Amino acid sequence: MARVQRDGGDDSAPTTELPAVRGQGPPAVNGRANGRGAPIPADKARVIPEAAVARLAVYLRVLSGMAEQGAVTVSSEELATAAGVNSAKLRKDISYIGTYGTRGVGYEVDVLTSEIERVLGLTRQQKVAVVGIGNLGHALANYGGFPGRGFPVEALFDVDPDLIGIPVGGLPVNHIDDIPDICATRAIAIGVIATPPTAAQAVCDRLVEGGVHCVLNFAPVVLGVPEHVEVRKVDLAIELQILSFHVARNAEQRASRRTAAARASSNGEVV
Amino acid sequence: MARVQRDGGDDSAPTTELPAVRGQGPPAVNGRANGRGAPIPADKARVIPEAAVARLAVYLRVLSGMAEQGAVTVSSEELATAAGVNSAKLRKDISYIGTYGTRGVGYEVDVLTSEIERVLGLTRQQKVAVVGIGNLGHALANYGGFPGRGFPVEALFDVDPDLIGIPVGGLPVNHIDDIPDICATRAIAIGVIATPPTAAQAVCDRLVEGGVHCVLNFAPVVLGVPEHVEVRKVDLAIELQILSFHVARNAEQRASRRTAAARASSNGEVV
DNA sequence: ATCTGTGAAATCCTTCACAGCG
DNA sequence: CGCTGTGAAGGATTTCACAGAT
Repeated sequence: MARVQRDGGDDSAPTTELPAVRGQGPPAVNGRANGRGAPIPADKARVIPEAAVARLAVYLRVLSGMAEQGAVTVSSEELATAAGVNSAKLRKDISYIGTYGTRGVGYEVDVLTSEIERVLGLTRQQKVAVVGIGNLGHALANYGGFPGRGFPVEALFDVDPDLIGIPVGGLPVNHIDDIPDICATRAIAIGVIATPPTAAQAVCDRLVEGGVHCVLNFAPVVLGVPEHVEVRKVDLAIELQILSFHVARNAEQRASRRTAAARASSNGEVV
Repeated sequence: MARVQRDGGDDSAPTTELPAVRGQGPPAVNGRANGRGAPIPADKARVIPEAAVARLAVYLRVLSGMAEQGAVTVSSEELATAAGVNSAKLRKDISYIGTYGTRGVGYEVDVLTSEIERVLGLTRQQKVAVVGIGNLGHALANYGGFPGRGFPVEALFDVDPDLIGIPVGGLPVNHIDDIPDICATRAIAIGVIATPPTAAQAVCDRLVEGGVHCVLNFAPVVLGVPEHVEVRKVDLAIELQILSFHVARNAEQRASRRTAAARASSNGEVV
């Protein structure tokens, strides 16, 4: 693992530092809001746009599929197509993490894979706890080792007394009152909330109490958390509503196009 | 329902047209790629940024919670706080759909609710089909009427012969070969893919064949679709990996801060 | 000749800050 | 006086297009 040196070693930082993201701090109520008085030293480079991080994870998956099929190198064009983005964006995304390509050739699949894994912090295991063992929680718990290894589920919680002690996917369910203790002792890194919306905030508070810094929230509520805690939301209803918007928009578009076409002439295009 | 006229009717378009989103077309391989030769007429206004659409759905939920508690009006500040955004952004988002507030007062909860519902196309029902009745599919099917009504699940599909005919959440499971027929006859608007990744593309193709224009994809693959089809992705592994990135970044930050602190002096700050 | 890496331009989104209505 | 609606400024992200490496 431990890289010795950057390939096209251009600037400083020989250490194995991990990059930061930009635009992360809270909106900053007004004016300067950075602890010290300094005008933000920040190493300038070495920040990865939040949007790029999400895509790097996609590239990683595409790469693993390619590796399985025996690919050794891949061009930005191929990888981009497979990932559903354009190649300029892909190259820029990759450039945020270093320069691992060979001009005229492309990227080595395994090099790129391990570099993305390094940046995403996938070299160490992140322990996961799932709270709320209903339909969804069951589905999540049964993933066993979570998607693509690296995210072992190490604790389950629910309120329902009938569930406590029952093993789901090989792990016994604990009561949510034990969240702080168990998360702390098992060093849980990521809490997944799959409870009804009314319970979500209380559960979240206990996770934070137990030292969890990252939360994946499936409950349809906006969680309040201290600023060092990172929350990501997966919201089915909102996804459907966004799709609904597009249905409506398209229907409208088609309708007005039809009107326009009818006005212009009776043309038998198929489109 | 049918609005008679915009409140602060400033520009044209007295019809009940629905807005479009910006930046929607595919990346366009290179150069001009819009069907006709026109330099994109586009009505200029009346486009809602994609990012705003997602937030409007959030506001909608927060509003319904407020309505339940008997609130009649709400200020941009209150609504914004409850939705976890800042008030300027909220006001701008709302301004994309019209001007429904009262200066010095705020917004009427029910007016705003129904206007957002209108824009999101929630006034008509969007029929949903769920494909892949495994753990996740079960969870989805059992939502019964999908989140917040408006999205009735009207068809279920799987390959497993043991499942065909079995009712799940009140609906019998059909074979995936019947997707095109059934989706067409039942006028399914949205297809939800909860299959293993290997099956996802084939399922998606059949949904499209059945006239489905919107797909919500839970399978960890990038789907290829004709350009009139809208796909949204919910990807557990990627969400976890993004969180993992933040864990790694924070750990790194803490480490370097510790180093810096140690270097500067043995200071007993808490932070 | 090909394909990466990247400044610079273009586009999209957010935040500021204030005019103006009630 | 309070609060919305919105130009304009400021950031962030995407795309262009080309210099430079192999």
